[in-house]
Amino acid sequence: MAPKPPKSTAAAGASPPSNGNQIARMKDVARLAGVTTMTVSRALRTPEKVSEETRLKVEEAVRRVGFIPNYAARSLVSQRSQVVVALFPTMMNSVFSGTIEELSRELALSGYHLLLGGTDFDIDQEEKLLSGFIGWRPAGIVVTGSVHTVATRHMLENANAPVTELWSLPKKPFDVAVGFSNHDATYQMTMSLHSWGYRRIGFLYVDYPRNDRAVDRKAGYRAALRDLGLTSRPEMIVPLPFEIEAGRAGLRRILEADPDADAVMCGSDTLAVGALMEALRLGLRVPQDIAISGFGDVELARELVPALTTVRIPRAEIGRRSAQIILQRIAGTYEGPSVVDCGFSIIRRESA
Amino acid sequence: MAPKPPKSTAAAGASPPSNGNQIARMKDVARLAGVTTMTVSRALRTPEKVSEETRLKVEEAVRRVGFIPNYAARSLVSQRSQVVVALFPTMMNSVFSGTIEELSRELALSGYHLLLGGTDFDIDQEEKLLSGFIGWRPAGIVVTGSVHTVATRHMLENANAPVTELWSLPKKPFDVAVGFSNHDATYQMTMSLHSWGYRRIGFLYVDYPRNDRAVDRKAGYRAALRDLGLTSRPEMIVPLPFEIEAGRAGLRRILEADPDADAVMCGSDTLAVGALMEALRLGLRVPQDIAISGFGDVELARELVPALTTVRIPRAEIGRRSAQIILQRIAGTYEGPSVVDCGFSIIRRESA
DNA sequence: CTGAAAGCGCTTACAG
DNA sequence: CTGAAAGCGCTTACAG
Repeated sequence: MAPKPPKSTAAAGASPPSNGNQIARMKDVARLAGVTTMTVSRALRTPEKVSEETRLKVEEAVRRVGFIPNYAARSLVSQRSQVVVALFPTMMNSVFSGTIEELSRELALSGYHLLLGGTDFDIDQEEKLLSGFIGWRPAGIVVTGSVHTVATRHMLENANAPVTELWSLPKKPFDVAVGFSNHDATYQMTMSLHSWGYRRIGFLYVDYPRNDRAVDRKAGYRAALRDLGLTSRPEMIVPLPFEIEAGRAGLRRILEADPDADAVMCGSDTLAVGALMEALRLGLRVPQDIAISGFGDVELARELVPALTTVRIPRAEIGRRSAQIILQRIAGTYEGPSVVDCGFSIIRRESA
Repeated sequence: MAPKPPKSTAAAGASPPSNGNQIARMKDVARLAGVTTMTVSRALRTPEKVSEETRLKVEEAVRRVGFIPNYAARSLVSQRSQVVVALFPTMMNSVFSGTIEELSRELALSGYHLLLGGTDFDIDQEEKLLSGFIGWRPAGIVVTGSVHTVATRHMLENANAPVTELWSLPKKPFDVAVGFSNHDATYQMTMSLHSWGYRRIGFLYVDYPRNDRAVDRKAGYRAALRDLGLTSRPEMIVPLPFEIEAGRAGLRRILEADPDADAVMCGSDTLAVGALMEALRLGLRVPQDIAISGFGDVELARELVPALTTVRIPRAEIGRRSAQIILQRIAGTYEGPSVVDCGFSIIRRESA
């Protein structure tokens, strides 16, 4: 690896833009085709409004110079950008990336590009990211959850763009919300565990300040215990960071709090993987000695040995619906509800 | 969930932009502060060139109207955008997301935003995505691997922006490459497995057409067997898609090809997780009955039971270095080599 | 079906 | 330290 000098930024010939600048502009295409820029613009955007002959000349010229329109100029003059901003707690985890991929795919079909940000579960970070992105004058904005800072709400109000809030079902959505009931999901999983014979159920969940999903999931667990006539001990409810490792520590915490615990419900598959692995390390049989359930149903959940019992979230559907709603709101054709419940389901596998 | 009509896109008051448009422009700030737009621009970008008094007036006005500059206008006039395009095979897998996060973080510190695309390991898809993104006139471009279509190379040449190719060490990098030797990594892992006593080693790898990493990893495996005086049977080299499930099928294929196989080296942690789980399902002890190794060292690798022996790739470092090189190339200050080797290491854990 | 004019919201020289 | 002028690369009315 000889430290040879880096190549110059300047393109090495090959392109024939008529001016000093390397990148072809619409003007260059127009000159080559012997028409004006409006005609080029029309040939590209509304080819049916241009004669066959002109269209062919323009297409040939576009090909010759490798012309791709400048989006900055386009959004400036047309007063609408092709950008949709999407903010998720993290892009790293499979649970969100399934939604992101669908969102991105669906928006791309209509020519919109996704500007992604990871908030690390921090609404101050969300505010910071949004203020950085808002300068793109996004055509739509996607955020996770329904709790935001005052400044974030101000920016969302003034952005003049449709907003979707994902992953929960707020009472008062900012604009349109697409999600599922976090409360009902943990409520039903707790009930399911009970119906399968488990009685001493601990709860591990991902906790960050001002996180509505965490609050709802914890409330669902508590409500179920109450309805079952069981008392919920605070030590059996363990807030944790969003890491596999944390799930391992969480399992130990539960076993310390109650050596006879027979089930650990996790508010995230990530924690469940950690809890499951720690159980195996401790020589416990799952589910005979301790049952474990997750939340999310990521690809890994069904592949583990034992396979993970979990809450299935329609991740792809949330992304797709969110994209469709954004597009329809831009077009002014959305007629659906302001809260879209995509539901969830309890998936029983081997671990409980 | 009553299907109530969606709220109007128009912001509900609260913002005082002087015209019909809801979003404040620099002109609105200028009027409020009693100066011209250039002074506002200067107060924002080069505050030291403006009087204390003016600066305070402008800052107050900016706050009052919630002004955020329009990036489209800014990039159009300054002839440089704040966008960096990055194309990865997939954004879903932890192996890439570690790099993406670092890249994003490092670029954000300098005010650049990342426009991300997932190519699904398909260089035609890469071409399509790039042609969609190039209209943003990116200030830098990051791609994975060193094999691209002719049209992609043309676009990269004419983009007038620094380009980094990640994840391999090409002989002739397009501009600057940041990666590691895929060949040497599988070569050394094969050698390591041999030194630990394994003799009948199969190889599972992620294969997509025209993928340089796959070719190099396979070549490394073959070279090691040759140097060890072992023959490599074609049935022991199994190309697979990039899924956990595929790793399970792969393990079975190896055991069919050689019932006495004692190790399976995987060209990806994703495949290794599948192979490991399938081995456990079949009642095999890992590593006593069959050893398994991965590639990537994702978070999950060290948490599994048994913990996964694997090749550690400096994922975050690749992202960081790549961002730094892009920034230095933009500034014209990069002096490093055109191929940056970030290395790798063999991590021995329980599975081999 | 095609073009001349105006302008989107900023920043970059250049004056003063 | 501040401003008048020009213009980035397109698209949107409006003529013809």
